[in-house]
Amino acid sequence: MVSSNTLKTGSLKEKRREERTALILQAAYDVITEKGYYEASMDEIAARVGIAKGTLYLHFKSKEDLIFMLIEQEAIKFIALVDGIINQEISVQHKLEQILLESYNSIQSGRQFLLALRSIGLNKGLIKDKLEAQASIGGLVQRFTRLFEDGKANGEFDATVPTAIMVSIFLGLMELYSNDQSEINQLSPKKLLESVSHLFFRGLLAKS
Amino acid sequence: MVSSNTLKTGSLKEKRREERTALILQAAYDVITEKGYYEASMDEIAARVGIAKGTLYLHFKSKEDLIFMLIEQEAIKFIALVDGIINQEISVQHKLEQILLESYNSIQSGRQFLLALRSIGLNKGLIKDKLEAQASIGGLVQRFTRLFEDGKANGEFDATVPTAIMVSIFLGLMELYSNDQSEINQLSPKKLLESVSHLFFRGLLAKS
Amino acid sequence: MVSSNTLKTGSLKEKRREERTALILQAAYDVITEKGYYEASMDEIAARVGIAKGTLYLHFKSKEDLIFMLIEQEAIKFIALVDGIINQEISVQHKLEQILLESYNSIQSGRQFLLALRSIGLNKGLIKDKLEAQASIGGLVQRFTRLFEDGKANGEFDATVPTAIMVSIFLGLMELYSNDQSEINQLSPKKLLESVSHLFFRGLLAKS
Amino acid sequence: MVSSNTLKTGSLKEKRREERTALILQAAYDVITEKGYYEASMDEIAARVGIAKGTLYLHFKSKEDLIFMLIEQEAIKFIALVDGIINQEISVQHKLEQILLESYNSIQSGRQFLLALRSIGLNKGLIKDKLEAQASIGGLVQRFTRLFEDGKANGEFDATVPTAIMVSIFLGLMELYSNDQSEINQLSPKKLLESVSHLFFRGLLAKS
DNA sequence: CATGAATGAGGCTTCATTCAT
DNA sequence: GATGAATGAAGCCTCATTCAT
Repeated sequence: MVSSNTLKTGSLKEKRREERTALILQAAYDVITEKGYYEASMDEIAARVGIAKGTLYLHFKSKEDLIFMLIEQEAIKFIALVDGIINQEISVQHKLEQILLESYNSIQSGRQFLLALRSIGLNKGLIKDKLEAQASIGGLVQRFTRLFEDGKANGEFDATVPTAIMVSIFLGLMELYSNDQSEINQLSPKKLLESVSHLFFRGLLAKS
Repeated sequence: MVSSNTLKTGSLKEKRREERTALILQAAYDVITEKGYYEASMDEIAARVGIAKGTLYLHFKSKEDLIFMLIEQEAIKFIALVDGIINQEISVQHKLEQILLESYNSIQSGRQFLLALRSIGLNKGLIKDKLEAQASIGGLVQRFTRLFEDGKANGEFDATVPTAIMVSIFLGLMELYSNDQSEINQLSPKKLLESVSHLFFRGLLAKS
Repeated sequence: MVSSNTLKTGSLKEKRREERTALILQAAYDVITEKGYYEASMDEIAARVGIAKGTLYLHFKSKEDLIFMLIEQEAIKFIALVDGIINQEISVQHKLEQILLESYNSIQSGRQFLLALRSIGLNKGLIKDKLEAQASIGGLVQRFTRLFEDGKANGEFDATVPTAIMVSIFLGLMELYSNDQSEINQLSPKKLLESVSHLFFRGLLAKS
Repeated sequence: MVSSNTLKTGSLKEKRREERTALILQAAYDVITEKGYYEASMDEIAARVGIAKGTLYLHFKSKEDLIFMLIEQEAIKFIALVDGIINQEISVQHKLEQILLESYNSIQSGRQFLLALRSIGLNKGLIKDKLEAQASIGGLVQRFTRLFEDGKANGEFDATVPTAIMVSIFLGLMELYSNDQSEINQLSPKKLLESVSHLFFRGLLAKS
């Protein structure tokens, strides 16, 4: 009984802690998305969670740490999603389209963080030296690289275009929504995908 | 006498003032490009120009003002270049290719600022509320919009794709170089253009 | 029943409590000796004992309280040792020498706290207002004072020198080891005592 | 005229700056002497000078830097004084006595900082790693070492006592006043010196 | 009693901006 | 105009202490 109780208490505490961590990450996500990294203050993040400033530091050892955890978490989520798509038995083109669609969906629902990284204003130092060293980000680029190479190998894609360029452009396409300009934000993810996919795979030129 | 003197002095001063302003903008450009907006300090900008910090405020009323002037200036330069290209008697596709090439050239020579905006870390507030209200940026988007519409009208481009999407993707393509990832930074602008153009106009799919 | 139970439990608890208190004091001693008062954190002390931080406050009502208890304890231990020496039937000089030797021995074995007080970084406010009010410290000074006066009275010591000065210098001699400077830390306690004693009792001057 | 004016202005500014720096050092000296290093806040130091917190950082790049500059300054002053004494044509004993006297004088006038170092509560890390690396402190110990060796060489001092011990004890004697205990603070420097000197050079023992 | 998560005052430091010279 | 010393708001972070469990 006691041990069961103890066990339960342990789990409870752990659970509460994780919930708290999640709340902080969510609040950080919100503030950073709204204001960018530099103008997001630890004070405001704490206030938005409804906890004291010091409590943040029970979960993350610095502001930098917080954002990297946040990125990590989002990256992991997204990678899981990507892996689900990659493992389907469909054409590479179809896989890429699904990835774009998921991307647009999550951006629209306010849950796309990873690929909007540039828009949160991380400075070059941070983004280059540490961020890209993170396994998760590298893992994503790696997956895309492999996808495009598969596509080339199986004859789907034009093998004359360097894979790195394909990847770069693809990453850009994933972020389209987050460029808060223009009317495209009013399109549904599906509609957007349709056009983007068309452009990406068949090109801009009219068919003669 | 006095008035003539004043006038002459005025012109001289005005000239010197403008030179000074240009020097500041150049220094600001350099520092911000290196470190991003938030980590660029007025101190360092002043030091790099070789003037006192206070002097900056005789030319720009705030750090924000400085960066908007900078963006404005770069935008105007770039628009002039774009206009030169637009007015040529060539196909729209060719115009767009030239714009991309110029873009890659200027990025590589360290003189592409405007479109690397996201990479300097301006926060959303700044970028949305003020930046896009700037005539110059709007002017650029406007020109691109017109170009794509011309292309559609004259049958070059696929008319089923919304122009806004074309513009967004095109803006993304212009920034490719500044995403300091990957190997693409080692390609020459011309090589890069070749592939990008191929993708953009003809699509990724292999020709059957 | 209840009361008897309570009583028995009380004794046991009391014993455990005292053991716990001693463990805390030991840990505090270690940490403070290593890092000084201000850089010793309650966290680390608790961690070193293996208890929760909050538990410290069941034994001491504040960090200040903890250090004063610690000083008190060490002072009492040292006084006991001093009393043992004082009560021997030997010359005052010999008593003082033994005290110095014990002092050096305990410093070297890492168990000299009291007289290295200055080296742990207690600020003046703390040290003056509260510390010296402590009975134990006063007791020590008192004992030394009496020793020197005894020495004067029985003709061993030069009666023209004020006792307070003798005491002050003697306290300084006791701390020699803790001044982490110089080579003297490599001398054995006995060797050190030899020279110190020579200087203190016979002076620096060469005998003519 | 203009150049002379410019020059004067330059000197004036430099002068004002140095005055300001001196004021800060004085205030820091006071606060640190009163409260110790750890409880002296930059805020209070600034307030006592009557300047803004940020201004401190125009003169010292950190709190640590401030205290080391302070120590350095005091050490240099004291060394100059010591050198003046050393270069006189008197016995080593007399030189040491003068040094002690100056020490007591300056302690009493509230301007003895250097040798009361331990009493300001610098933690071990700071004091050992950086402080003793300072040329000035080392210079002082060096000078004392040489003095005692001179004394041994010329037959004044007992050559059987290790010089390092002599130096250590001598440093202790210099600090006597700052141990705010006891009645000895009420003695005049001269009176104090008399007894200390007697003890140090002739020893505690009564002459038979 | 024991715990340790939570608190929040307070410390250090930076930097855009101002203003007397 | 030019200067750069001075300002002070604001940010990040630590840590002694409390308190609900």
